[in-house]
Amino acid sequence: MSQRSRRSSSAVTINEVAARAGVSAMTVSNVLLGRKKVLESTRDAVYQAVEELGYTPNAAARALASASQLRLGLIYRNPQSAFLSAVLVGALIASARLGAQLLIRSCDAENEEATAATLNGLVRSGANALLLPPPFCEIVDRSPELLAAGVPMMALSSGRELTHMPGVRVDDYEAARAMTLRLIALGHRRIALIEGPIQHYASATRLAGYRSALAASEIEEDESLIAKGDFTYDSGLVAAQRLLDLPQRPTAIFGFNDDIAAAVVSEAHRRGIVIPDELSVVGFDDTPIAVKIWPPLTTVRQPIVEISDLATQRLVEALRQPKEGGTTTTVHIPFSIIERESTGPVKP
Amino acid sequence: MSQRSRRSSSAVTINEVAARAGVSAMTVSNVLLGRKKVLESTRDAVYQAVEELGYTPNAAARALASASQLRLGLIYRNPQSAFLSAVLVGALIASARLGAQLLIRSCDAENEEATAATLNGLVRSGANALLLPPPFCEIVDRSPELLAAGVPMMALSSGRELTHMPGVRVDDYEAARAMTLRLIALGHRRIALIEGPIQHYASATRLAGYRSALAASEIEEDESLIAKGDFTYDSGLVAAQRLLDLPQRPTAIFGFNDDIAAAVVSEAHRRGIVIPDELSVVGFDDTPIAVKIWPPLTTVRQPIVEISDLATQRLVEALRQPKEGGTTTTVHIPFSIIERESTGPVKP
DNA sequence: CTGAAAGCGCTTACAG
DNA sequence: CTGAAAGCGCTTACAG
Repeated sequence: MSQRSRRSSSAVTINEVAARAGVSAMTVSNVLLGRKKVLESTRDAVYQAVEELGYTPNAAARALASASQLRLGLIYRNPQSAFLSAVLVGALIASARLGAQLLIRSCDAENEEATAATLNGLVRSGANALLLPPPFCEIVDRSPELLAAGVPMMALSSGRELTHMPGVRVDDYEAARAMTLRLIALGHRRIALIEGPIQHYASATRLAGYRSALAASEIEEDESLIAKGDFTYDSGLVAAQRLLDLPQRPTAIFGFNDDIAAAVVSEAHRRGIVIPDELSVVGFDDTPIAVKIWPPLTTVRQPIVEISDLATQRLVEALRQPKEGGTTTTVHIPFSIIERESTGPVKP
Repeated sequence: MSQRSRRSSSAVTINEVAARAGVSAMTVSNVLLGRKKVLESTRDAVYQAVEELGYTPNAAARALASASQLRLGLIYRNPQSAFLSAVLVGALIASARLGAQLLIRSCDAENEEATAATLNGLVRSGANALLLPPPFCEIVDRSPELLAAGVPMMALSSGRELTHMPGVRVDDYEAARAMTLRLIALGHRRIALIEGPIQHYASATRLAGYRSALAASEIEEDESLIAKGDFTYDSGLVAAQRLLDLPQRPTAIFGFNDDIAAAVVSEAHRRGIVIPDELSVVGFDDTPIAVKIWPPLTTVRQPIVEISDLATQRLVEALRQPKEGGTTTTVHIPFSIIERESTGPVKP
């Protein structure tokens, strides 16, 4: 006892588990990581010891020992949004689990220069991989020369598959198509939509999905039913006013996010238009606001926390594996159509 | 080179900084942590080396070396809420910064048994300190015998100062009082309110703040203006209906959270009551919904991310310091009144 | 299939 | 005021 122990906590360590199971710490590690082939009897003994002792690996030790320095840079904007909260929660949970360090930095401007500056600052602070939510993944994808090469990147919920980096997303095309088809199934023919900003690829992709649904159902498109928006509540209000002023009013409006759909609901209320009897309204994302208005919104659920978590995990994997070109695959997480009370069949 | 280096990354380490500054790694550590007295010249040399090399400490190594196992247990419910997202973001950011491991577990029931079971499970998994958002901090405070002693706890945003544990919160009493006084200053005399559930101390505390403001302004209380709610949008709708049906309608309604206030706005719209000309509506929290309805809500801003971050930090400090009774202080973070367009002077 | 040894990058307790 | 040594709990590369 030449040195007093520095640990006050009596947390169970891998060595105690190993002793209990009658194997080496290495074997415990192998079993837990599932890395090597281990005899079934050995494996069972380890699991039993883990169970009996209530062992939970020390994340810090694991992070330190495994792989190289894992530092992920995350760039964001619009700190108020529910989207960002979800992105942060997913990335933070995955980072903690995988022993990565997350460097978070905001970038308010959406131009190339500001993006490049922020990203390079992140790299200078030690980030060796980058997590890019929109619009940043799309900005970088358009001008890949912005970045010093060699830094793995992962797109998060981009509006379409990108050419220069892998990503994790929902299939916006299929999601918009499915939602539109659902409205058509309810008897709607005049289905308006309110886009997001053109810089976000999601807008164009969802529009294509919408068009494909109309075409499949042999409904002729009406350009006057397509309104501009920028994903904000206010822009939704403006767009809703224009659409509801149309001589031949739409029977359904598809907002490209929930905020926009909420604005439509609000504008409809103001005009005394009854939802869903006279107008069906649907959104996209399934953010908390969807159930905080009346009637609650039918919407496309996009599991952002899960997407962000998986993107973070894939980035860590890319960093740990010897870079042999790296992944370029885009992984698709399933979306779902959540039906609530803002939609109904067309009334004659 | 008997062992090949396992690091591919060229991240700057404390030793490189030490070499550059011409000191030992220990001294670099001391400077960075500000733990011991260090000559100013030494300190400057260290800072310069840190700067030149772009050094960022490796959080995992720091966590492993410093103090004992830092494992914080966080119990939650209502995973959809904006409140929980903010709590998570604050706790996760602080944990990452401080090298603590966060164990997160949900508990849907609000009774003592379920709470105790979940908390004890967390401790069995290695949590050596507990972070308790409402209603859990309040449940435990009422029955402190629920928990095996010796586990430091920290209340997060509790509705009042607790007797058995320290915490970080906003002063709900002063906040509700300030908001009510603001309405009074606008000329309102019939100010209704919609409470939260009684299990949440915040309800009673805010009610007391409201009463104190009325008393200070010599306005007589009217019990019919106090409506029950449970912090959900739906309960707000029901309460708003009752209040707006009153023979002598209130000129202002104070919802004890933003969801409730949003419901009031919605119900007012439905009845064609113009906000703020005929009715002022205010909320509490400043969650994203406050600016996603029309008109946007005047509300009390409660910085949840900051509260959660500080609570996590205090808990880690309590764990690191030799427990000499431990803190029992409740720290108050400032709130602010955010004025938006849902309030206005009383029109005759 | 299994293990002894080295090492990750930092901080602690101690000695000077 | 400063540093040499030990150690945190885990995984890696290697040998058997």
